Amino acid sequence: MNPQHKQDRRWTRRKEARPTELMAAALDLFVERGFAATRLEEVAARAGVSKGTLYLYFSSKEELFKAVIRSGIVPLLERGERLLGEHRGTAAGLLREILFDWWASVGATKLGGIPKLMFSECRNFPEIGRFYYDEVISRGHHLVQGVLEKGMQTGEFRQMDANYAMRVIVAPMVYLLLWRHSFDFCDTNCVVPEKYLDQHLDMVLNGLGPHTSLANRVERSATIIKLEKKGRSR
Amino acid sequence: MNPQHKQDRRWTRRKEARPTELMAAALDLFVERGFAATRLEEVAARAGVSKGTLYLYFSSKEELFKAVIRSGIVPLLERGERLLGEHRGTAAGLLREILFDWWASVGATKLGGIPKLMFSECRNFPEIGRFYYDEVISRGHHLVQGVLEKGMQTGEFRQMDANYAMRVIVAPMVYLLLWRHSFDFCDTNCVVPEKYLDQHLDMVLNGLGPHTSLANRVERSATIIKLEKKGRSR
DNA sequence: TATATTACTGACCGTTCGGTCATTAATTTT
DNA sequence: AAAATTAATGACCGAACGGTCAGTAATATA
Repeated sequence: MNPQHKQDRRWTRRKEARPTELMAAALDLFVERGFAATRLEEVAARAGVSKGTLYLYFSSKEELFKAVIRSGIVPLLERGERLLGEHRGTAAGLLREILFDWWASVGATKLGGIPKLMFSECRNFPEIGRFYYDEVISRGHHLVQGVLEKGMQTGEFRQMDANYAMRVIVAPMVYLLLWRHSFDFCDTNCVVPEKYLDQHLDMVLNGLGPHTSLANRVERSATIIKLEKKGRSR
Repeated sequence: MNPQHKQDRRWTRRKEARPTELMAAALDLFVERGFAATRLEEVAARAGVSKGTLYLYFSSKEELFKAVIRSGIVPLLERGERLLGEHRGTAAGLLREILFDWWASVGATKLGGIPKLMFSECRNFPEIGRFYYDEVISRGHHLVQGVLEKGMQTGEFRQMDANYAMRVIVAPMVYLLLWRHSFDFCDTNCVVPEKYLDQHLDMVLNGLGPHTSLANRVERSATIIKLEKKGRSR
């Protein structure tokens, strides 16, 4: 596994590689078993190292945890924020792009286990919870809310409390993740993520257009069609 | 706290009351700290009893856990199932009723902590997870799906994959609960559940009517208005 | 090759906690 | 009131695990 095959040394010095390898091993195990149930000895073992070595690079279990989160998730948010800043097409298109993007880069990867992990542990380790909220959640919320506000400004979306709408939109996304990392193993008819996302977006977009009371949809349609023709993006 | 005031006995025999009291204490602590982090000694203490007594009534921590879930949640599902069977008005009205009902009897009560608990622990205690899935989740899913199918049959809702639609509708509900029992304590602008539920239902219902593609909403409106006039319930 | 440095090891410590059981005290029976 | 029954106790056990540290082996330096 490790390139320690110069003759038969017991081990090799690899100061640079250790932290990354330890964090990778930790991510795996934290996601698999949760924070409390993960034994540091096993993390060390999976990284091909002894427990003592782990403490050479991370001062405590909690510190290791934070390092894992920090290096895994934070970078991804920047891309999203850039997307919002630069985007030109419809808000609906942007929303779709961001959601699918998120699924591809977080949901469908190893990182997808982190939200479940955080929801599970944040109450028992409030410091970590707070950290995750500040660095990840609030920024994610802000991003989606930005898209909604943009749509409301152009009239593409109806007026509403952007904060609440954001939450209702984000919920099924995160929930899908939580589901896949918890009860999915019981679920007989497995959920196909893409189909789920489509269903979600379909519902959301057909509920976001201006003018919603069922009683007066007639006039609404005209506006929508105009908008559709103007700024099509997909 | 306990009515053990006949003189100053060290304790009183209360064979009948113990299990209930222990389960109540356990629910509190499990919800507060999670399964693994809850110490049985503390459960016992909160029930006004010693650890040995707990083992008189429950053979293991896991058994206690299952007892808590079983007695707390299962009875509630029956009411929902009866509602679906007997309901006469619009499907939208029924959906609204069930969701708000669920919030009142689960979401806003102590029991609201259980889903968070189950999501957190089901992977580490698969037997419990399976149990909860079979007894609670799958029945809940079935219920909501039933409402959607009813609406699709009458033409009140458009045709769609009821299973996926059900999931997208359930997600924000459960997510609200999970949120309140995890990150809510970081959330500066606290969520008002009723407002959230309203926002959710508003979005869902305006996305459930027959005919959805934005391109042809003109004709759609006519149908909707007809339906609205016919079967108003709420 | 001798010396110094340091990445890494693994035995060990202290604590926590699920679970046990001999003992005790409340209650019932005779 | 004595004897029998059993609800309840709390000291104890052993395994698990986070964290420590004296020692060892790989590398760097001279």
